[in-house]
Amino acid sequence: MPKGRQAAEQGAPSIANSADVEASETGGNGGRTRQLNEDRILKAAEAVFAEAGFSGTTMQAIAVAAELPKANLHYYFGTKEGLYTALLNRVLDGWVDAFDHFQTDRDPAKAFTAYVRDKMAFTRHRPMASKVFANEIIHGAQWVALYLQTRLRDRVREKTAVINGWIEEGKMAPIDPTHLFFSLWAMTQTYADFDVQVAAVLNKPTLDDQDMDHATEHLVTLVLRACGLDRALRGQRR
Amino acid sequence: MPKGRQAAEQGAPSIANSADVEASETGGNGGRTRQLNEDRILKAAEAVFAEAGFSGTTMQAIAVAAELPKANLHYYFGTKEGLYTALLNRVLDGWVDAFDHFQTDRDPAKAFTAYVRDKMAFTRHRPMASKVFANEIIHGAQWVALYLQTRLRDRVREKTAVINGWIEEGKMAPIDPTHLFFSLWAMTQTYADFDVQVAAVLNKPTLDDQDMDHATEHLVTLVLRACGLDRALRGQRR
DNA sequence: CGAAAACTTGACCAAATGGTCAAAAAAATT
DNA sequence: AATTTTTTTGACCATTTGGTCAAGTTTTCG
Repeated sequence: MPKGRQAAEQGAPSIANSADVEASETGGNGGRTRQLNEDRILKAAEAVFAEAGFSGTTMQAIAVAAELPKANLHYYFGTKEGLYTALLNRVLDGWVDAFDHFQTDRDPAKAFTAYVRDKMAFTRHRPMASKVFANEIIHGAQWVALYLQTRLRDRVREKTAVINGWIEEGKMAPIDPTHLFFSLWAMTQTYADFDVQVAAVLNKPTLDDQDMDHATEHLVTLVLRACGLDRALRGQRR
Repeated sequence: MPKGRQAAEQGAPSIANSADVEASETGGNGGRTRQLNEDRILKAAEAVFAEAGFSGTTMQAIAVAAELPKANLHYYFGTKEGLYTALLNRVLDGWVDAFDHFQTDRDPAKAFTAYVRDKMAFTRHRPMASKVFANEIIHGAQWVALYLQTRLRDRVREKTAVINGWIEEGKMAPIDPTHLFFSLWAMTQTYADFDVQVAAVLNKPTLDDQDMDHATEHLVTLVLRACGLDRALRGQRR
C-alpha cells in the first residue's frame, strides 16, 4: 500500500509541507525523493494555477510544467484539490509574516515603511503566489475561509491594537487601522495581481525592477502622508 | 439562416450592445425579443462568471441562472467566448466613466472625493462586474489588453495631466498621478473583489451598506490626506 | 393569409479532463 | 541477496462540457 494518497487526505491545513528549506544539497538524490518531487510539482502548480485559476488549470498542464507524467502528480497529491490546497498552504504562510513589523516599541514611520517594502518585495519576487491567493479570494475563498476568520483576523486585531496605541499617543494621525490594512494590501498586491493593467497603462511590455522600485517609493510616500508621518522623517532614505 | 451567430463574431469590441437604456417598457413583448433575452443572459452571465471565472463557468450554469435552455445562449452569442466578450464590453463601459471628475477648473479635493465615492458606489452596486473585470486582468487580460493599451491609457494620460497641473499650481502635494490611480483603483475595488476577505476580518457574514459607507469615508480621508488636501476642506461633509 | 425570417429547444456529439490501475522499476531495509 | 516499501508510468475510464442540429413554434411583413 503506497502512502501516496496521504498527503492529500489531510482535511484542514496545519502548517503545510515545510518547503523553503529544501535540501537541494542532496546532489544525485539521497533520501528525500518525495520532498524533492513535491517541491517541483508545487512550483509548477503555482505558476499554472496563477495563470489559469483553479478551473482553468489542468493536471496535464502542471505535469508538463513539472516535466513529470500526470499520474505522478496524483501519486503525490491524490486529487487536483489536494494539490491546490497544499499550494495554498504554502502561499498563506508567506503572507502573514510581514506583520511582525508592528510592535509598540517601534517607530511608526519605520514600521509602515518596512511593511510596505516587505509587501512589495513579496509581490515582486512571488507574483504567482499573490495571484493564486487573489484568485482564491475572488472566487469565494472556499478553501481559505477558515484561515481568514482565524489566523488572519487574530493577527489583524493584534496589530490594529498597536496602531491604535500609536494614534492615542499622538504619534500618527487618526485612521481606522483595519481598513488601513485593507488599503495597504490592495495597493501593494495590485502590482502583482493586476500587473498587466499597470504595465499597459505605463506603456511597458512588463514591469521591471525599476518600475517596482518606483511603485514602492510612491506607496511609501502615500502611506506615510496618509498616516501623518511624512514630516517625521526627513531626507531619511532607506 | 438565423442571424444568431452574428453577435459573437465581431472580433474586437467596438461599443458593445448598448444595454442600460433597455426598453423594459415593452410590456408583453412588442419587438425587441432579442434585446430582452440578451440582457437577461448577460445579467445571468455576469453573476456566474464573477463567481466562477471564465473556465469555471459552464454554459449550463448560465442557462439555469437565466432560466433559458442552453441552446438558446448559443443562439444569441454563438460561443462561450462570444458571450464572455460581450459581457466584458458591457463591464468596461461602466468602468471608465468615473474619470470625468478630473477637470482643471474643478477643486482637487472635491474631485478626488467625488471620484472615490463614485468608484465605491460602482463597487457596491455592481460587485459582480468588478469581479469579472478583476478576473480578466489577473488571467492576463487576454480579451481587454487592447482596451487597456488604448482607451484606458489615453484616459489616464489625459487625467494625470490635470493632476500634474494642480500639483504645479501648489494646489495639492506632489505625487505620481499615474501610480495614484493604481492605488485608487486597488483600494476601491478591493471591497468588491476581496469582499470575502474584508468581511472575514471584520467578522461579518457579509458587507452591508454601513460597512461600505464606513469604508468610503476611510478612503476619502486617506486619499485627501495622501494628496495634502485634508486641510483644504474643513467640516465640509458631502 | 401565407411565406419568410426570427426564435425555441431537446437530443446528440466529439473532445477534454480528473482520476484509476496494474505492472514494473528503484530504493530502502533486513 | 531477499524482501518490503516507495516511486514511476502508460493505458484506460466515466463524466463533463462546449457546441451542433434539425424539427418545431412564433413573429414579422408583404
